[in-house]
Amino acid sequence: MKVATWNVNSIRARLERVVAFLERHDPDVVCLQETKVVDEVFPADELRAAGYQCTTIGQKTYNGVAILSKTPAEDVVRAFDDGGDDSQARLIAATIEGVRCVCVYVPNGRSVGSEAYAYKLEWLERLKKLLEQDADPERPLVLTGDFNVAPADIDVHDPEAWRDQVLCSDPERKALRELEDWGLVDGFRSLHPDLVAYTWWDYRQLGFPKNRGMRIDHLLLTRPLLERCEGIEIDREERKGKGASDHAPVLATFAPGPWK
Amino acid sequence: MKVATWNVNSIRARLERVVAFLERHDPDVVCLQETKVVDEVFPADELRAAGYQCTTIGQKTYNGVAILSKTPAEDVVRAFDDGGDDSQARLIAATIEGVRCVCVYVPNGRSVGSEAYAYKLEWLERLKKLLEQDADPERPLVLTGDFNVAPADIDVHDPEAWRDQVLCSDPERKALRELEDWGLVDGFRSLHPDLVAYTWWDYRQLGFPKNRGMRIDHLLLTRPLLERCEGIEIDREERKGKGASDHAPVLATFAPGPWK
DNA sequence: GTCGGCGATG
DNA sequence: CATCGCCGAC
Repeated sequence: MKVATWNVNSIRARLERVVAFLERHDPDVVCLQETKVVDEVFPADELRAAGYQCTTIGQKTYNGVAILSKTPAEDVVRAFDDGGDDSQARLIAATIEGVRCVCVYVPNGRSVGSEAYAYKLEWLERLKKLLEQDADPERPLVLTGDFNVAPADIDVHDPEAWRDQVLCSDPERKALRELEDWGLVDGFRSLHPDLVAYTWWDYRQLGFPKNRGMRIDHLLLTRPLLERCEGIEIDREERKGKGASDHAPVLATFAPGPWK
Repeated sequence: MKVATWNVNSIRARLERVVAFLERHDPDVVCLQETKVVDEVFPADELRAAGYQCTTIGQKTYNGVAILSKTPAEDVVRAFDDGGDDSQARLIAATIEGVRCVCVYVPNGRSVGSEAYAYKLEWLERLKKLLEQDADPERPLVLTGDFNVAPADIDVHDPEAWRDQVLCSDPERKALRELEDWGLVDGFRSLHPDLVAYTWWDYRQLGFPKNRGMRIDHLLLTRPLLERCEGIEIDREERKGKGASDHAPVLATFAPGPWK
């Protein structure tokens, strides 16, 4: 079983590349972020033609997440439903082939100390509570998406330039670690402890070559799933050429279930 | 002396092509329409480097006209100043080397019978009054720009499709003729009575190939100027390739003055 | 800086 | 339906 995550920054602008990606990798599950469409306009027909069902929660212009799957998505959840703000489409979860797939687009946080930053930290806490209440670390689960957090300095091309900046600040890293403490492992780090690879590139920092960046898109796995993980890779192909998004997809391959 | 007119649809988006055009034709005067910038942001430095002074009247997002000239622009006028609406930057006039140059971007008129259409007809009348009051048909004058009127069916690729439509309707053609009645001649028509050539192409009409269109950009000349006119051409080069505007420039060459 | 959605105009 | 400017996010 193959599970992928990709911040596509508009499913409509990226549709051709997404279809090419599906054909190249033949994943079973694809978690998408920043689809930027309401569900009625989501290009479900085109993706169905490529062999995938679409489970979506979108909004106009901003955010939007989706799960593409070859087989049916069960027990779909599209919001925290915890009494907090659910107006931003940043969370979708479904069970596919017995694996719980949670797809997130964590708020960027704009800048450290801002209101958006507080919302980001809060959002990560709500996510942890969701896991605590509705999930089981002893069951196969993948929490994946654009976390907008680089876990450690090794995940950043220029750690000094980003020191204590948003995406790299200690409180964000701590919030991510606390999420993992529930019972998750960073798939990429776990399988490639010393490998440096980025999933997102930056163009703000002065003199930053456009192909340098950081690793902020993650696949976090519960132990039963990690044990079956046969490989995890970042698809650098998708960053090349015209019409590339500024995020690269991440893929994980698992030995087949069955999960009881 | 060479005088050109060109609807550039944003001087910023077209700057590279405008500079190439200046180098290719070496005109003395260039009348530009739809510059779409306020004067403070007009790329005057780049055009000065190409050897031209800029006389501009612009606004944000819409309209905007300018006169580029190798030699100083005198007696500049940037509005009707007739008590009517001058909020749209569609008119600029200046005297260059003794030739009065009036550059206009006539309102499009949206559709026949609309409010915009009434405004267009009214605008053409105000223009006629301006000539009557401030100009002399016995002096060298060129009234040029995007008139948004195809003078006759011969100027339209598919006259039947455009019959009585905006840009081709009788009232507009009549308003243009009345302007000419003051003492102007359609330079292109006068020198090439049977030649079919378009300055603008269309993409609305179903099945319209993108390179078919109509002639709506004009150079109207007073008799003393017409007598010195040595040639008039439509530059089809500027419609080719990436980054082309949907208007082609029109150029006229005149035997040198002096005008007493 | 760079992109994408949006809205107005042609 | 193509284009461009604008805006907001990153």
